[in-house]
Amino acid sequence: MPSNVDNAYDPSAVEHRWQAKWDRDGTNAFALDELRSAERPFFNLMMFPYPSAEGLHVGNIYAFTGADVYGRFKRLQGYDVFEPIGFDAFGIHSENFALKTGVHPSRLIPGNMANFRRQLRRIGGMFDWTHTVDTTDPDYYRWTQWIFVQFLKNGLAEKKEAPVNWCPSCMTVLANEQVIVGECERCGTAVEQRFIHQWFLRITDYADRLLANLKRIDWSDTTLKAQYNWIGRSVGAQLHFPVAGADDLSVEVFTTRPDTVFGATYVVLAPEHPLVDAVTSDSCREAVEAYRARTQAMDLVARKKIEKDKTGVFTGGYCVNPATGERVPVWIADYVLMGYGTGAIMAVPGHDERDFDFAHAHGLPIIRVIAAPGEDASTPLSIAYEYPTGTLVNSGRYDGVPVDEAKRAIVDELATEGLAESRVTYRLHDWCISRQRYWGPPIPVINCDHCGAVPVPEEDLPVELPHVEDFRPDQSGISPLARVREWYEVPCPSCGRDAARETDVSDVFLDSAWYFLRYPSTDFDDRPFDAGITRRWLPVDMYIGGNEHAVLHLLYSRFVVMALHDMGWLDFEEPYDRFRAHGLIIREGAKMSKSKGNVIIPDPIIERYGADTFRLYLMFLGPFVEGGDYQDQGISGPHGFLHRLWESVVPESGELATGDPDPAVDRKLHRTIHRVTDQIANLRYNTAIAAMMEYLNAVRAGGRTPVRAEVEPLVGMVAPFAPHIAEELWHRLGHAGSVFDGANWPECDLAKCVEQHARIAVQVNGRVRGTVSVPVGAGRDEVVAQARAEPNVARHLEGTEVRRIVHIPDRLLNLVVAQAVAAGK
RNA sequence: GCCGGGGUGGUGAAAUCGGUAUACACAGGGGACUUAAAAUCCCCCGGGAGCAUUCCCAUGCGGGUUCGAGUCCCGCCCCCGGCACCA
Repeated sequence: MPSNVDNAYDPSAVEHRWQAKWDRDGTNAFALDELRSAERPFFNLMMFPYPSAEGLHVGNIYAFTGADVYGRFKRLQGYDVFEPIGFDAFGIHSENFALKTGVHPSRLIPGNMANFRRQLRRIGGMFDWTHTVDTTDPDYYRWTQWIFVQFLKNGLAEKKEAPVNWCPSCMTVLANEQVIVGECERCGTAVEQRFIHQWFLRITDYADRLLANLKRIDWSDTTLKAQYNWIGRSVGAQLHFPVAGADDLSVEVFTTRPDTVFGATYVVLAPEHPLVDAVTSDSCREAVEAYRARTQAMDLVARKKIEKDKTGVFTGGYCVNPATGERVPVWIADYVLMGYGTGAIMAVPGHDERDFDFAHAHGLPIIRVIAAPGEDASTPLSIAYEYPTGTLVNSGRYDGVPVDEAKRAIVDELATEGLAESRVTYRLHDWCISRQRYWGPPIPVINCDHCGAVPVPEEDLPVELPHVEDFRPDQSGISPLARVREWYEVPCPSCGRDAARETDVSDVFLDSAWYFLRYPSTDFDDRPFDAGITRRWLPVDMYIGGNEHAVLHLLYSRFVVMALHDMGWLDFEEPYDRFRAHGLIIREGAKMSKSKGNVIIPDPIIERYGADTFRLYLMFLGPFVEGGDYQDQGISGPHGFLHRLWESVVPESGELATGDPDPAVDRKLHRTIHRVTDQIANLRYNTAIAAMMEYLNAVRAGGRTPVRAEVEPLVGMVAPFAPHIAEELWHRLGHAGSVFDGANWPECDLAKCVEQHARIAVQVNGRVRGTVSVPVGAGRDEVVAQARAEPNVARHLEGTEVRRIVHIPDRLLNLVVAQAVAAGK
């Protein structure tokens, strides 16, 4: 016999009861045989978090809730939804925090993870806690290392000396992606250049495929665009500019505009370019050296700040323009970057804004070689003409040839003389994975004087990260592991002689490039991913995460999967069929930040309103892919909705009535099911919730008491957003199991969605003058007759002649009339 | 500079195969119930005029197409992201 207390909605009690039950019953967990045999597998993935000491922030909760809503929705529709979560706990983030607080990361991380687990349970995520990953667990990073070894064996990993971004504050090398306009992404310190031997993964080998596949994956447009731009394919040619007076030397330039080569009046090398020494004349050497020193000392930030001034110095050397045969001076300038193309350009000041500015600043000749319609060879150039249209002028036998044709013809002709070839260049660089840090998986390589870089044999993996109490990096650029002699001194696996382990660790993005492959296979400790299970569950069906990883994580994981596919380990080459980037949450119109002190602390809100209300409110704020504005008072809306839902299903006085639903309410119900189903599928959660609110309002309108058939389907629809209350109400409706077991998503009966009558807006000359109610599907004449009978419509038709009738069935009638000239005047 | 996304009530936001602009919710006002409070329920709530039927104006600004434009086209302004000397 239920007491009054039992009949009041107590979110905290309900939520704890069901969370405990889910754990006890394994509601969300897959046993190995279930993973092997699931009939309608659906892999619902969300980006695993870095377990910070602060705990889950509202941004995490927003993202996870949005992903969880989708997963629960698919499950209610009868899919076997696998929804794992894990921890991305290696990396600079953890390490810097540990350095700041003085607590070793190996002691810090477990507590953080425990706290995250508690919070993730508390918000009611449908997580399979029997299949989680922790990237710092040797049982996980053993396979991260294994992947590196596969890359090495397949020629996709190589060590090379390269200019790298060095952060003097974090004392480490950064990937290009971690440098934000010349500053360290983490600490904002200006980045310097250093030359170090690094391990690179050859992602540029896959640039074309990574680009081509973008056409056939279902991802957010913004994310696709970001990847497209990041890969940055440009088609052009490599032209050879022989060095005057040195037959064997030639400056290679890359250009997308070979048609402008007749206008190339000088050549510019990046200051770091290897040919600078060779072309520099003795008289210019001092100035060149000074400029190079200045460039090197100048960090990238300073280099960008003076973007207007084009500085540079003449080397004293000359090249031969391959098209004109004339000598052109060779300069060095910092506006030419060593990291792109060949690190050298042919400067065409007439048709490139940067070259134009530089030529002006240094008195170099500017020649027009392209004429737009209405221009000719002598039309003055007040600015560079950069458009890729027009015809050639001042270009010898190519005069009058259109740009497109000239591009091909000139390259073809120069190619026959060995002075050019077509070429495609990418903005994308190979992926440097070496980190001179401590908190990461050691790169599994042993360096031997006789055998070179030897991969650690797979049976010896993992190469465990030794415990080092003082892991502070130092200025030497050598990893802290290089101070642990007893760890790195090992015999060469190949020849047995004394050798040394690689002392760099790998980039955190390698950890996260394959974690989704591991989730369903965590039951196996003898393989990274089981073939059969992987075939069943991957690729990921739906991936939801932040667009801040649009190019980093998402591109690297695509690359890793593509490479593993080519090696025969996987039978698919794209990891995520669908990806959706969620929006960001702001608060009261302002960005949240610790310094402003306006960060939302989730725990007290959950304490007060419950996780269901919090989830519902977050999803109600705005379209999930666009984010929303969290206004503190707004939460009472969704909170009241759940209360009313509870009271409608668990009436304070007596039992929930049975019997047939009211026909009008039933129509509304089926229309609501239709809308909600469609809107959740498209991640338009805010309007789905609004539709449910609207329906509940209709159910309770005028204080009416609903019957069971009117509210039971609503319990199913609200379940993705508010799973705990849904379980409780489902249970109280007399069902034995979880609402999430057994495809309980309500069915929409389309026949019931149809209304009997339509309200039609009646316009006269496009302005609404009244509405009429007609049977659905009523013909034009019938509608017109009714409309004319409407007093206000009739008034506006008075003294006029209807010239035209526009009838949109069941929606609108527009009577177009001639202006009434008779009346008045 | 380039590439995205967006400007709609007091506020968060609905409505984009062109067809009754402002759904849903917050805030605000009024009322019912109640000893009271909470909860619940009902009514009002873009601006202006009017007792009212009703009329005019309004989706960042200016034009255009159309019977009809928040939605399409042209030209601007502003805000938020991302990229940025990429040859």
